[in-house]
Amino acid sequence: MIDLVQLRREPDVVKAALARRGVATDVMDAVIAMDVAHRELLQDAERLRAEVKFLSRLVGEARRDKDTDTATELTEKSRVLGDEERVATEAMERVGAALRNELLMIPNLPAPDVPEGLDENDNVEIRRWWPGMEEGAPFPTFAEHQKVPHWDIGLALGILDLEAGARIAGSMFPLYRGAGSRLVRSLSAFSLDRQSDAYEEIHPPTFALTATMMSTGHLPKSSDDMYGVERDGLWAIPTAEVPLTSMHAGEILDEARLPIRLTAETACFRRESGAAGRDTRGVLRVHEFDKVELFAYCTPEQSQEAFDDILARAESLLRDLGLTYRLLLLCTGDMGTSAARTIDLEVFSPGVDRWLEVSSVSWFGDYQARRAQVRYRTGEGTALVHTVNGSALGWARVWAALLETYRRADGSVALPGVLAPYMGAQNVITATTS
RNA sequence: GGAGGGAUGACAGAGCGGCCGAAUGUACCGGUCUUGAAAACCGGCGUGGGCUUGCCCACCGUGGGUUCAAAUCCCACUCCCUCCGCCA
Repeated sequence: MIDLVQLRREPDVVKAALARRGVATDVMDAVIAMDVAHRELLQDAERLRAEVKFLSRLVGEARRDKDTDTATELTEKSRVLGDEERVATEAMERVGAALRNELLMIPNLPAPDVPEGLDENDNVEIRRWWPGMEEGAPFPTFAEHQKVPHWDIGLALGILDLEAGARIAGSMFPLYRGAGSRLVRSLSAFSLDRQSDAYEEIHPPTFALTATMMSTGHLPKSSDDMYGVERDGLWAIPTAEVPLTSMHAGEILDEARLPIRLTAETACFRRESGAAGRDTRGVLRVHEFDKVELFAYCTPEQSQEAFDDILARAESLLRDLGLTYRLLLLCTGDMGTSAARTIDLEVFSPGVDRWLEVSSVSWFGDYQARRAQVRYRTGEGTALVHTVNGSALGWARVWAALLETYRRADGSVALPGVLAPYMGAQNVITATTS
């Protein structure tokens, strides 16, 4: 949620920033008008309330003094005012609720350095990395045996069974088997182990309440992208960001505790409604995938460092896996609702000949913390924390990129050495390994 | 799933219709005393909102209701504890 106080103080700044994301100025003017109306009604209601409280105290005193006449008279007066107060409060709450609903739909202000743009085509590539780059090696060219899509490799090696997945849960629910399954598990273990020096490992619930989904900004705006269990008022989490952001909801943290760094591996569920065709073959786009998330609650001063650290950790995983990747600074049109700045990591996968998004590192400022009410004690008073998070990494596409990158001429796949401690003898996958 | 008990400030814990935003203790912060520390003593010590910055309003698990007046009474829900049942 954006800062209403800031909107009052510098409406032009807020309007200009949001205009970059396509929020019309008259929408903001309407919000400002609602805010003004709300405060006026609030004053009316509170004034009446104060009078009722005052009269009630007098009634109590008159009763104590056995002055029944005065008590009766004051009671009647207070009752009339009470009726007025009820009406005034109702009017105030109606406008207040409308204002809140409006605010929940307004996205975060983009950071000044976020490029303007409509969609993913306007994202700005920051840099690329590939194995051997530092030693002067050119951008990799890929051999013919690497230009086989992972769904064919997976089928041939018996480690990916999309048909069985579809039989169980419908299309876009992949089923990994044998060494393929172990690879998913290995990647999570590999990443979690790498974060354990600075990030507390969390295993949160996979479902979250509607209120929890509101905090991160996934609701009310993106309910169509989410799986809901209506009967229980629960939603399947689309990312561990959801439970981690609400882990300290409603709390006032000690400044000395910040930054609080958390990591979690969870299943992530996404409807991906509207997605179909070439984007969705194999495991390029799936309804359920595993992901390790890095997360930090921090002070505004710490947020840049927290962001850089998460980005660096995500990158270091890709380097150690020997995958070619690039960084994109997302434009205003491609950023998520709650983000102020996002950098995506995309892996190049030769079999499908495409860049695949495997991580999204975002700084949210206090936007999520305002919704989740996560604060910290400063020298004088309290302030909202900043939240930062990023994937390290989403495994479905990394899984695909690994198979395609490391496929050998004989059809087997020799995974990078960093995975050997986790994969054991299956670090080289052949048709008979699984 | 059944029966019972509970939810109050950082924590413990009183209050069970009328200056109660809330006693008291602990913790914490400041001061006195002390070479220093401890002890003792004195003072302070929740969050949010509004505006005329001094005041007003809200918050005692959540949401409704009763009343001139609700932490206190009534209803529903949530969570926690104990026992029984079921179950990885």
